[in-house]
Parts: sequence; C-alpha cells; structure tokens
Amino acid sequence: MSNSSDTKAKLLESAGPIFAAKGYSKATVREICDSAEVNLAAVSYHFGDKLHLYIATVEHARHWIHARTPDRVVDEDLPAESRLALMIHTTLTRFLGADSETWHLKLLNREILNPTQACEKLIEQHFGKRFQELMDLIDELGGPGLPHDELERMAFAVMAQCFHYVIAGKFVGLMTRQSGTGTHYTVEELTEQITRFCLAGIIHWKSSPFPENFPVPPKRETFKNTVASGHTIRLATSPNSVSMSQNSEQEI
Amino acid sequence: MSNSSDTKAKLLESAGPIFAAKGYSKATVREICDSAEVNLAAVSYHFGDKLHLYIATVEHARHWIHARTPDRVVDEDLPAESRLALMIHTTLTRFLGADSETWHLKLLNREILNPTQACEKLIEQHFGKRFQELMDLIDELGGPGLPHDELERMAFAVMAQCFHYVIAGKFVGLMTRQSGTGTHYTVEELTEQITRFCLAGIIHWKSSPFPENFPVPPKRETFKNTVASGHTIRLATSPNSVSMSQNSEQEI
DNA sequence: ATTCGTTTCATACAATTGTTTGAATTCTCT
DNA sequence: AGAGAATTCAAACAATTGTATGAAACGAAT
Repeated sequence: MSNSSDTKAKLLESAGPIFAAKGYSKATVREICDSAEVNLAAVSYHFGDKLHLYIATVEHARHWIHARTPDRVVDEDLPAESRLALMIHTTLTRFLGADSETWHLKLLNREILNPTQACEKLIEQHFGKRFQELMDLIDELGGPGLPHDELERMAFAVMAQCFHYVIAGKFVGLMTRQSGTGTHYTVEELTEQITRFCLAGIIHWKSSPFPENFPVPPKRETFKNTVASGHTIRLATSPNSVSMSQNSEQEI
Repeated sequence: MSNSSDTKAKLLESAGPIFAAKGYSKATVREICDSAEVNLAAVSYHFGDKLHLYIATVEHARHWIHARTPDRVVDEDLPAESRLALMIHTTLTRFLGADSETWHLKLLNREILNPTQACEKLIEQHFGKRFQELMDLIDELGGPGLPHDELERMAFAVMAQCFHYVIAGKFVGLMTRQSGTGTHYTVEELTEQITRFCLAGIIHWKSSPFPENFPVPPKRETFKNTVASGHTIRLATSPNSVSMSQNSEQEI
C-alpha cells in the first residue's frame, strides 16, 4: 500500500473545493476524479460511495479549520466589552475574511445553512462551546441573572448579525447596489457596527420596554386549519438527528 | 384553446411546491407533470423548457404573496417604537408564521438565499420600499442625522435577526436541542425579543462606544497573497445582474 | 360534417451520473 | 525473483433526466 493513502488524500483535497462550490448533488464523481487525476472507480474503492466521500470531506475540512484557527483563549482580564468585540471580530474574520474564500469555510457555511450529520459533530466540538462563552459574556454585560431563554436569544442576535452577511451576502449586495455603500462592509466596519449595536442592546436590555400599545395586526385568513399565531416555529425537522435521506427538502 | 390555460395553470400550481421543496435542479419535469396530471411534453410545449417554467413559477408566487399580504399602511400617529414592533412582527409572521409553510414563501426564501433574476424584481417592487421605511424609522428613533451607511447597517441588523431564524432555522434547532428551550421561539416571543433588543441598540447607538483597548488579533498567516484584513467583502458576484448560468456556484 | 389549427399523448433519444466489473498493474514481503 | 495481496484502470451497466417527435384527439369556425 504505497500510494493508497496518496490517492485517498488526493481525492479528499479535490473533492473539497468541488463540494464546497457546487454542493453535494451537483458535484459529480467524474469531476472530482478528473480533478484528483485518479480513476473513476477510486471513490467506490476507497470510500464506498459518493456520500461517504462527502462525509469524509467535511471531516477533513473541520480538521483543517481547527488546526488553522484554533480557539483563541480570551484574556480574562480584558473588560467584557472588549471580549465581545474580540469574539465578533474573530467570527467575522473567520467567515468573511480572506480565508472565507477557501473551500473549507465554504463547506462549513453549507453545513450551517443545511446541516447534515457532520454539523452535529461540529456543534458538539466547536459551536456549542463558543455559544456558551457568548452567553456567559452577555450575562456578565447585561445581567446578571438573566433568564436562560433571553440569554440564548440575545446570543443568537449577535450571531445573526455576523452570519447575515455570509448567508444572505448576495441579497445584501443587491440591496446596497444602488445606494453605493457596498464598500462599507469590511470586516472592521462590521465589527465596530455590530459590537456597538449589540453592546447597547445588551446593556440597556432590562430597561428596554416592549411598546405597550402595540397594535395587534389584523387577523389574516390562513390556509385551512393552520394556526396563525402563537404556534411554535419548527426549527429542525427531525428531533433526533438530521437526516441525509433523499426525501429531505433541502439540498444535502 | 379550451383548456390550454388550464394545463398551464395546473403546471404552475404543481411546479410551485416542488420547486420550493427541492430547488430547481432536484425538481424533475416528470415529477411536476405527474403531480399536475399532464403529459410530460406539456412543459416543453407551454413554457419552452424547464428554466422558463421556473421563472414563470416565481412570478406566480410573487403575485400570490402580494395579493395575499399587501403592504400594510402603518399609522403615522403611532409612536415610532410601536411601528418598529409592527414591522418586525409583520416580517416574522410572513416568514415564520403559518403561511411560511406554503410553497410561495419557501420559494421566496430560496430567492433571498440564492438570488436569481426574479429576486431583482422582488427588491424593486417590495424589499426596497420596506427597507427604506425601516431606515427612516431608525433615523427617527436613533437620530436624526445618522450617516447613511450606519443607518443601512442598522437596518440590516434588524433584518438579520428576523431572517436568522428562517435561514439558519435548522442550525438554531440543533443548537437549542439540548438546552430544551426550543419552545421559546414563537413569533410573539421573537417579536418582543428583537424589538426590545433593537430599540435599545438604536436609541443608545450614538452613546455606545467601541471598546478602545480592543486588542488586535494576532496576524494570521494567510494563503498566498490574499489580504487578511481591511479588504472589502464581496457581497454579490456580478455587479450588474445575477446570472442563472450553469457555472454559478450556487444552486439555481 | 369537414377542415384546420391547437393541444395532448406515448414513446424515443441523447446526455449525464453513480456504480460495478474483471483484467492489468503495482506494491509488499519472503 | 516470485507469490500474493492491494490498487488502478478502461469499459460498461443501469438508472435518471431534459427534450424532441410524430401520431392521435380535440375544439371551433365554416
């Protein structure tokens, strides 16, 4: 087995950018094998089938990112405001910075938008920890003693603003096209904007009242017997595990 | 031409949910025709090809949504806080409420995440106006006299938080699975959360300083000759028009 | 009723894709 | 060097998909 692992590695390296660019379905085994300069049957031989090649590729990307941008240990002595800024800056840099052009990050973006089994591991090993840190920070800034669900949603408020420019980047580009402010969306400017906005939001959270005379919108007719209001949003399709099955609504 | 338009309408109605559920590529003409109970060749006959059926379907969805949820005229007498709450509530209801289960909304979500030609029309006819209203509101609340780019980014901050639960809904679901707070994400709770958070952020924006002793993160090695910092994020691939071509990186 | 343009239908075609196969080649170990 | 296992290769298979074709059915006007 001299260059057995060689072929395997070449496949992983070649499959990465192709899966990242085109998604699972539109990436073809032939294209990957051509790019890797290996035989078509190599995928079947080394990984069993296309799906398991994909899973291995995501794993590979995760390792790369972890090795490249290890979780920075934040200095406990820093004021909480600075630590929040640091965290936002790190996130934005990771997802919008120069490295975001590498296929590893693109593949991760796909997993966030459209989680598969690989994403669960990702949350266990990475996002879960960062999210908890963020919630602790928010509690320190805006609390203490904030209810868990409020903390959680505020943490999502921070994340949402960071992710928005990744996820709906094209949409933002279209929206700002005519205003000509497209150049105002650098990592630095966004870091300052989001940090200041969120700091204000967190610090003044407790004293920020919900408008009392909030007018109930006119009850709309809804289809058949669905409930228009007060119903919980379904956030994940499957309670146990995100499936990779064919009948999934989304592109795997 | 007795039931010519009948077949055409049946095709549009059947193509909608299928395109919305599976995306353009994974939806097959056969499946659509089967669902519509028309012959396979009907697509070719009535729309020319699959692509033009898709474009016609998006147009159809836009008309449906416009007719169903017309732009509500906000009462000018209401305090700005309530108008913001109303706007957020409307957006959340549209995208997360009961109607979000209809294919029309799902198709729109796809267009936001992955804009095609149809999305440009959407912005011209709908999003552009709403976004301007939002910016005016923010100026009234937090200003007046805020710079245009700050206004714009704050408007995106509001939108980002609303869209986040649509766009990365599955991810949020996975993140909150173990904390057991999944039931805290109703339209009403999110409306209150986002409104209060954004109100605090907007009103205290001017007095919210960026941490001065923000530590510059360690300069990371970057690939080849890409610029690590200060480079503008590319938000839209094409300056003029979003293409529907095959070599697009994303699923059309 | 006949005719003519329109629409529908069953079927076929050509291209693409994931996977398999069995022979040929290469590598490892003695 | 040689036997045996591991790997690579070209070719083919089977399934799917978008599109084209020509005959059949249909509707309306004469």
